[in-house]
Amino acid sequence: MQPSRDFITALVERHVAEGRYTEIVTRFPPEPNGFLHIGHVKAIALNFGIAAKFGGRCHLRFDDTNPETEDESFVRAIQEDLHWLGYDWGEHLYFAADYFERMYGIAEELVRKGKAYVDSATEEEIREARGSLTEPGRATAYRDREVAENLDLLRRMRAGEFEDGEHVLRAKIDLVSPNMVMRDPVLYRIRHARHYRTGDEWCIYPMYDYAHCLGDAFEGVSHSFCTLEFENNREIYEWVLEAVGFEEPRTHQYEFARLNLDYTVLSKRKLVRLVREGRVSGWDDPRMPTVAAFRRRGVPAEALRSFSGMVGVTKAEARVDVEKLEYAIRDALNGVAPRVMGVLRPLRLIVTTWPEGSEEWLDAPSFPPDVGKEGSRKVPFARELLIEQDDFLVEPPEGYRRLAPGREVRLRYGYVVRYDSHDVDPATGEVTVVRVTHDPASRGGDAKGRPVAGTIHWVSSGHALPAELRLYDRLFNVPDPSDVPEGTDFTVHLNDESLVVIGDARVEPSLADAPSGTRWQFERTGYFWPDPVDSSPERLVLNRVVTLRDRWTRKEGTPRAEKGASLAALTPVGPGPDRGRGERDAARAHDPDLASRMASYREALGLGEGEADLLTGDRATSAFFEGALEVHQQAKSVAAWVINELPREVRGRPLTELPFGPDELGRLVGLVDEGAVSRVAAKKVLAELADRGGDPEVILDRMGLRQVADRGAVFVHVEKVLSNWPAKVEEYQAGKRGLLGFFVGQVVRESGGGADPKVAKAILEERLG
RNA sequence: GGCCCCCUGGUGUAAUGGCAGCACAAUAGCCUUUGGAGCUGUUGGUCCAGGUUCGAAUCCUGGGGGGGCUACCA
Repeated sequence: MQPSRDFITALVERHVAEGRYTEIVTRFPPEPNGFLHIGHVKAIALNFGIAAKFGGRCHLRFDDTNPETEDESFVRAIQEDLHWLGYDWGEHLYFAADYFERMYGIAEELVRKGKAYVDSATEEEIREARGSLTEPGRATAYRDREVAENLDLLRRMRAGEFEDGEHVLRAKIDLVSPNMVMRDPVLYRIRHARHYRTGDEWCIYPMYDYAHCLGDAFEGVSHSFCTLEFENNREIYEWVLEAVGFEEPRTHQYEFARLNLDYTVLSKRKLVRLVREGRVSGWDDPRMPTVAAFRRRGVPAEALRSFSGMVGVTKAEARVDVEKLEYAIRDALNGVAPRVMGVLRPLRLIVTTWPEGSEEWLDAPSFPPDVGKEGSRKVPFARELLIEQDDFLVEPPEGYRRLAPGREVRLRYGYVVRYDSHDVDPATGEVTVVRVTHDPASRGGDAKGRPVAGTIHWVSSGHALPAELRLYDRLFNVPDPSDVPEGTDFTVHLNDESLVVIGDARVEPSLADAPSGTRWQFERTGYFWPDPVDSSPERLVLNRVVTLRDRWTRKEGTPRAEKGASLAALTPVGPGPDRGRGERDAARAHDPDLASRMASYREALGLGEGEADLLTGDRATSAFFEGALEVHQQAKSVAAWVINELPREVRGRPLTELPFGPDELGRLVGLVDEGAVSRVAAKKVLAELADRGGDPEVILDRMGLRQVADRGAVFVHVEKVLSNWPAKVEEYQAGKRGLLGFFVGQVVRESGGGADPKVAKAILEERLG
């Protein structure tokens, strides 16, 4: 079984196999203006993962081209997060700012080549002249300046002779491009701002579309991965590198879908707002989806990494269930977190049969048997205990397996106790104390074979440590917080109960001796660890990392969240000219020759309208079709091959630049029609033609793909296949008819590609009954 | 005259044109001194319509739906 690969791994694998690059180099390019979040982790895992998988390297490059928002503190925080996540870039730490001089030199070069100009229109004018999604842009008054003037202006821009916004450097590309990004994008802007890294050395700063691709190229990056919203920017990425003259093999950009997580926001803009407006305590507030927050909350780095592996890499915009993240966290913690007992909302439990003032230290294993780890601690048992308020109900619902009047329950690692009586506060109606008797024979929790309703956790009232517990829940009430009613914003969905602080919880005394950084599992409630900022030996403050899975309260009816929409998957390298019907109609309207061909294809050749339409959308296609038709006069089948099979192999190349011509296609189709080659085999031949060209018949013989339609010969293969797959045969005969295709495929493979699948199928049907 | 990208169970994803699989969630049971963990089973899917093909999730066409793009942000 092949391990399944995402489309990016498959792409790089292909490049490696082709020997396209001498080394695989990726990069993670954060802008130092915010903290890393779980969405970045996906990109980080991808970039570092690809580099590691193919023995290459991954750079860390700060994309610091905007002095107004960036800051050294973010540079440090990002590196700290990355290291904590477990990634290392060795000496490959780079800053876009360090390339400013080189980038500027290239800008002058572009000006000299006439590929860039200084535009002195205002920002407003430029925007207006750029047109809109439906209107073409037009030139401003400065587009056709002389090279010398442009150069002079650019130098003076750099020298600081102008105010912010007086001029910009623009690429001279295409003002009517359907891709807005290509309408003469701004390359440099004047900004008299102090840069955290270059200080006051510069007053002009490059834009992303100019700086990013150059940074990649300077560093010898082979694969530049970014998220889907940069799809339109790929064209400018290529334009700049070509204009500058970077030659293959060089970097190219590939896009994948960013991560979206249920019940949270992952846009930097929104996260900044939460911090600025004090909705959270900071970037590392444990409710935030940032790496720093997960770390503070107690989530192990491993959980974040394994989560990234679970979500996959595709081009489909998707929103991942938070349950998946929670699963990854529990999965990482289950095997390593020692079990302890802690009571969140204490209720007094008096063991009336236990002597006053007496205590007993019981042995409690730190892990259940299935975890398979040694170790235990002592827990004190006494007359007055504390249990969870939820674990005693005067009127228990059906299926309740805890303490209730008349019932017995096991105190974990302690004794089986039987209900005796309880008191109620007449004012509030709340239970204030429960009295039970214990069975001395059940010491350690051994119920001696009698059925006990359930097992509950507890602490000794006199020995327990007080602790503040911080219970975190999802920050938002809805799966997609950015989906908001008109006139409001995502903050309306903030969950008021995302943080519940329990000031007076009680935990077993062993917590005082635990090594720092320990994550515990509070049995039956969840995973906790000391808050790294606020906890101290004098005052325990514990964060709940994640709850335990809880089938009981789930059953009680918390409705599962409904899901939002989704989207989706793969990037071919070259853009395929996608012509729609409208475009083909337009082509024919402008070219009477095409129009008359469409008519004659239908009348003289007997093709259907759809076929005739597809073949006459442009001259190259119709010429190709006719060329093939000259060699093999079967319009129907030639048309089918040109329409259905040719495009896949062409992959966006102009038909005139193929390593084979209509002649070869015509002969190939002829061979198919005369039965010399099966369709499957012919497709292989076509692929070979598209790759390297050649003579169809020669390829056919070389690859041993001559059709074997002889019944006897195919029969032999059928027998072989049937005896190779006895289990499949049984399944088929038990009714799994879908397997027929599998057998046909096997027979064709067994024959080396030559067997006629029609014949094979017929024989198989007979043989299998 | 907008351009580009995407659509597989509830969710996230796999499947050289040949057995629609995996994970999370759900559900039933087993096991259990955690209503945890684990184990076993079950439910449920190729957006629609045509076409090509012995055979289509996959190729072609049309339609439907979702997303991105009109910063001197990245």
